[in-house]
Amino acid sequence: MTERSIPDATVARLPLYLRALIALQEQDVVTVSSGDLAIAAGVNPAKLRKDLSHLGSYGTRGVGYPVRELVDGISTVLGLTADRGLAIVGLGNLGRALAAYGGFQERGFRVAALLDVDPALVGREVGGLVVEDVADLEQVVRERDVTIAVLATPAGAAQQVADRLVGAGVTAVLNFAPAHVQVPAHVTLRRVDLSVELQILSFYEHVSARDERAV
Amino acid sequence: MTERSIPDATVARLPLYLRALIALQEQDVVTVSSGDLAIAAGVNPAKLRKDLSHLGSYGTRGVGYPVRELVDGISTVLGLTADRGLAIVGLGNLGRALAAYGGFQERGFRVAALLDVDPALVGREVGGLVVEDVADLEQVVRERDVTIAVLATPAGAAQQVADRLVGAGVTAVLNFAPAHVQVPAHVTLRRVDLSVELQILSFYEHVSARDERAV
DNA sequence: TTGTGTGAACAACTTCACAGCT
DNA sequence: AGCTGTGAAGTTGTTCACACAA
Repeated sequence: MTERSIPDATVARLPLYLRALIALQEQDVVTVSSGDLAIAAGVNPAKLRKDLSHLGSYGTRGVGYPVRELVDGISTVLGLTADRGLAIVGLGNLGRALAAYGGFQERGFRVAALLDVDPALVGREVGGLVVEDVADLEQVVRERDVTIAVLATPAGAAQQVADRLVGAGVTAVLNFAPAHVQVPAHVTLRRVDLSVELQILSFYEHVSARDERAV
Repeated sequence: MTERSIPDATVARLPLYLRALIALQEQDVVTVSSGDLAIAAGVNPAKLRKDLSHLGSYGTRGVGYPVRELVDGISTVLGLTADRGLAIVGLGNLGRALAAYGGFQERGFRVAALLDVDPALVGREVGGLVVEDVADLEQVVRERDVTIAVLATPAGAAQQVADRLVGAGVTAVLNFAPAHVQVPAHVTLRRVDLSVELQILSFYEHVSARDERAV
């Protein structure tokens, strides 16, 4: 049976499995074992099997997993089969890179709007879309059925923009601004922070350098 | 005493505390309680106290934590006081945005080189630095003491570039390429994957939409 | 009296090891 | 004979609740 409530840690890995499976599908691989898929995705095979078991019973003992069906199954669980409208707010360096990135459309997200405050940016075309005035945020979100927002504003504006997005009906926010943003419980927030990642790396780099001296 | 081996989960949160503390410092706040700092960083106060206890004893019972000393303490633990040379490899949309971002220099990382294969990009200036040929990777890494690399190449080139970086002496890699990259155990790798983040968001958005219908 | 530091209970996640299906 | 699916054990992380220092 399809299981209720998939663990967070599993959800976070499903996209990795999906990517590996799509690569296999492109090579016309029909069936894959947990061992092989685990190597491709960079995880432990037992973990992979337990993760997939949360989606229901896809595998066949003694054989492995059917690639195409797993791709479909994971896509459905992640909600990638539905239309998902996405807005990017803030078109500074990072926002423009994200708008031009193309990986969003490729994975089934419809980039529905680019919004910024800066009059110098409004009207400019980025990645095939015209930047619109953030003053129209509420209208754009409602009219184009935007449910996911990418926040790429400066830190100072992040909370205020997030509040407006949530007020307009957005239920998922990907925050690139280096600031702590709060949202109501029914909204999902994820943070991507470049300097945080670098600082974490710095710690381990630093520690391993010390270890080397000690050895 | 300064404690050995800080838990991974704690290390991942130290940069958040550091950011909140620096904001407090700029407002001339001298002392902060775990409760207030926890709100600013968006975590539970007990977790914050346990995290900070791994750095040693900074707080004073009945008073709180001295902001300046904590900033110094966390910076030292994270290795931000040392010189850290950083190279960005791959100057497509994302790589250029990262190069222009400025947040790296601000947080004490020295952007030492920008590298790309594309002859059309080599020689161009991005964010105040000239893009160099990736053929010179090994030489650049050694001469400029690069220990951290930001991988922003296409997926297909990521593993090969990572191998060269590691071979040249890089010990920390931040991978933005949508591919699984393997590195030896002594090298730390972190992954930032935009479409993975969106797919995770999509899951929760999707699930909450179902819940609403059920209610 | 206030707010840290921490043992202890709890919860989540990972890994092992093997039963059982094909 | 091979590989999944999963109880059970092990590990890591979180939260509680309170002793104790200032």
